[in-house]
Amino acid sequence: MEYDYRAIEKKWQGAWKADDIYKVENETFKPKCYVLDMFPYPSGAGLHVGHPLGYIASDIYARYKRLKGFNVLHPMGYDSFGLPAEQYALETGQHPAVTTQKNIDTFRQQLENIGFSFDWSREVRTSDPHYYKWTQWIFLQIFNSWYDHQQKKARPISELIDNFSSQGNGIGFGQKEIDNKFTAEAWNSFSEKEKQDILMRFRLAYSAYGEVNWCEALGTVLANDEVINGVSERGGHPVVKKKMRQWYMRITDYAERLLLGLEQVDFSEAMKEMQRNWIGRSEGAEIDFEIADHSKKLKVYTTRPDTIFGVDFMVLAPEHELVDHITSDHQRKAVEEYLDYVKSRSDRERMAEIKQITGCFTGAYAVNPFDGKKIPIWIAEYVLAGYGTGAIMAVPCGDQRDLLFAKHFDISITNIIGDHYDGNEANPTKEAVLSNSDFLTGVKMAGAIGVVNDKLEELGIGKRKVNYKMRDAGFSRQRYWGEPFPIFYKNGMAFPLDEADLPLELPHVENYKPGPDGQGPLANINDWVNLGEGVSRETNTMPGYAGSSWYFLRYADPDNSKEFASRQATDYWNQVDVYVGGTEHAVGHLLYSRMWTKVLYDLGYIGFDEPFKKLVNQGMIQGSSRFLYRSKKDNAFYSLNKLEIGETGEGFSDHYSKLHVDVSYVDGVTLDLNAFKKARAEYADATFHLEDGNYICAVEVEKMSKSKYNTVNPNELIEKYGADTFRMYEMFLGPIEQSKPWDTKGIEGVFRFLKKLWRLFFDENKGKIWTDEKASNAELKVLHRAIRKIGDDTERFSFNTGVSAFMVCVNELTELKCHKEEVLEPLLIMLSAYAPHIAEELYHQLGNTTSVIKASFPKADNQYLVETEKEYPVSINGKMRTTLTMPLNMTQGDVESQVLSNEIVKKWIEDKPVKKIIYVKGKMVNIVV
RNA sequence: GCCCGGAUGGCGGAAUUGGUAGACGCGUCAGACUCAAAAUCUGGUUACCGCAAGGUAGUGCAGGUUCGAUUCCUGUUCCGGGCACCA
Repeated sequence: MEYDYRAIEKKWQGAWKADDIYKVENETFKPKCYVLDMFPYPSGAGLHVGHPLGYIASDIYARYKRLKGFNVLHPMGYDSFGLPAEQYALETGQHPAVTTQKNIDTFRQQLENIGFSFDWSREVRTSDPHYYKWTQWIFLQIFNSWYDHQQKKARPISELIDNFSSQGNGIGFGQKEIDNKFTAEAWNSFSEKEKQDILMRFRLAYSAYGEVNWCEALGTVLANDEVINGVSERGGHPVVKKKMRQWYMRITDYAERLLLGLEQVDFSEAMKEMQRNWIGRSEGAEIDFEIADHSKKLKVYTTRPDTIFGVDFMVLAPEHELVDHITSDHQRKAVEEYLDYVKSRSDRERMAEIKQITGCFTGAYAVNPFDGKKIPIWIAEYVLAGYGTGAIMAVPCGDQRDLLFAKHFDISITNIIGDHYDGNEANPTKEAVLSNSDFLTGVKMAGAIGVVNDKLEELGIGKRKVNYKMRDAGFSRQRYWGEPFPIFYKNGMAFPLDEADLPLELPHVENYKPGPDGQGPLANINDWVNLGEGVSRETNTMPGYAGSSWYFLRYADPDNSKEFASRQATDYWNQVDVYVGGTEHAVGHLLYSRMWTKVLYDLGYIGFDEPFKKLVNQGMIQGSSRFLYRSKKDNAFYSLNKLEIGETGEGFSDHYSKLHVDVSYVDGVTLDLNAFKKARAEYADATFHLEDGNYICAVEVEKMSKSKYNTVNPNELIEKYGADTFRMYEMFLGPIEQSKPWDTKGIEGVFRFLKKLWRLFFDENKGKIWTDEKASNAELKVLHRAIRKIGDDTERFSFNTGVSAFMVCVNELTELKCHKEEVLEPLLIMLSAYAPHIAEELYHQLGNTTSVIKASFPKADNQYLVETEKEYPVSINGKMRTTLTMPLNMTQGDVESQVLSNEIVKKWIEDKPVKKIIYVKGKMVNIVV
């Protein structure tokens, strides 16, 4: 009987499905474990070998935990709203729901081939009205909340209204400061519109008129993390700043908690660092400077108040509100010209020409509060309106940008750090002792920061301030294929839809073209938008991250029609114990979902405020591309070492073109000429310049993609080797978190391992060869070592060494000719986490009638692991010399007598005095002479 | 520029706490079986010297701590990832 993986896998996949074996109940008597994959966007492209890597890892872990007695939630779903389906709809007129469904079907079929243990009865789709009803509902909860900075939590907006109407917006309540103060009487006399406008400044989901990242090609705005180097993340289209009314998530209010929460979760240090950088916390001070001959003050933000006597000029962002007010008549023309110039420049140009120094003097002067020095006020685009106060105090000797600016515009430079400044390069040190600094002269900078801060606060002209780089997240998209906002407008005010009217379903549209004035397609449907009597709907839709910010909660209770999930269900399943996915969501999805979780926690809907306890980032599987060189003169291909001009040589690209060749035509680096010639007629009669009879291709590691002809399809590998081999090989490639190029070569080794395992059970001639005889100690020792190693490795996500441990175990059993059921059955149970099909088949062959999936992970028994005697390596001065058999539980004295009686050691030591004998953790004896 | 990772045979990688570096797999070499091939099995495979036993060197590079360092410390080079006018 041969290892017929095709029949086995088909048989068991069918049986498992028929038995609903992966269906999981919200039980409470077993300990729970929640193992989650980042759900995919169902694109039409199909899977390549890189996609299932994380799914296989999480599946192994989920199966392992099940064997360990946990009630494991391991669901899968689809992030099915999004741009590609809509763009496809624009081109073909096909409804996005149709293409999405088709893609999901393909996706599901490919996943099932691999034998995952998902509980499909809990599948969620963000584009399903039963799901997005609750996305809309949560949006309304966020809309109806504000952030209390005293209690550091979200609270219902109604409590803020109560406070306003009883006490105004005085201090003492945790609302943040806004510039217009009002009393309770004033509040009560405000018009509805005035009240709503004020409340909008507190809501955690709010609409505001602001600069957004507008992408003309995509016809929509993008969140900050969706813009990379001034172009869109998706498609690489140019992005410009545009003023529009938009919805936002007030994620900045959660900046502090998002930062602190990182301490409690088990994410990689790199991931935490990325989030910290994105949040960008900095400690500093806001300082008010008087402006000569003006009543208004200039507020700047600095992290280095200690350098206040080194301030040689001020810089405002061109958009700063004071610019118009303070510009002198003499400078007005120059300033206006400069502002026109700034407006004409796109973000992209600004970034490309980052070194270019531009700016303009306003003609106004600020006054140093300590020594009364007059400081010229400039405007320049290197100061950003959106950060701090949009104005800085420039200290050329300590900040390189300020220095370059000062030199470019010939502003005199004050040196306050003595030798630390060399006149060429600014030095941002905190170690220097201050000079030219009035009362700070002679004080070390690091200490001076506190001194200045105290003085500023004492004089009431400044205060300590923490700033964050992170901005509020844009939440509107001018698209069709997303969640409609449950919002309508009346008299210019936004109102929430009644909960009973949810879900607000996407209406059908004739086409998917954008609406007028940069609005989304929904704006074209008059009937839907206009509700009569001046009431109209919001025509934007929510961004992709809306549905993905809470889906992990829905899996706990996916069919609930009364709540997004019952409190009982979310209390039971609680946090995701292990979340597996790529690093690309570091600052997007992971921050948004952390924020939503915190809001829901604050409002009392769930009992935890970090969604993911542990995060595992699987590395990217890169493609290994192969290239051919074709002469540009004639139809001739040159093998890598037959090129007449080397790749780096002059005129190379005039002589040759370098073409991607489909990796399926290449074995290693050798081109399969026959297959290649057959592929296209133009190749059939080409000439080939070979080396040693072969065509050798060039190799490069690139991203895996169809256009580079370097994709490898899992279905083909499964067809050739089976799903179990495929699963184990993907894990065997290397550490799960590491990126690595795909190489199919080694898969044979894993395939051989499974065939070898099979032969422990079946012999070609004799058939069944296992027996129920008692296993020898040697055999049990092999088994129990494997149990411990595989258990440990699986627990800590070290699946590559886990696979190796199986190989070692089977090799050793083969050597021992061990066919004992007593040993083989526990091995199969462990293997079922990695290679479920073959494990299930052999488990049944052994006579079991229940599924191996429901078995228990074996326990390692110490009596087979602990030896009473052990071979110790003995070294002299750290150099390995010999081994010595000694009892395991020996004391230091035993070591000495044993060691000294050893003939080989005696010879080595000769007459030298023994200074020390070191006995190390049962592993080694070292003699120091 | 700043912040994180990483560097180990021909290749992917292992070494869980400072304790026999190179597990496991690929590739390769030799052998067995076979008319032959495939499949399978056995053995070798870090380099150098040696028939062998064995010896010497060896985890990017230069130092240090230690009886002992892939592991800890200092400096340095290269590679990968992230951020990038954030005051």
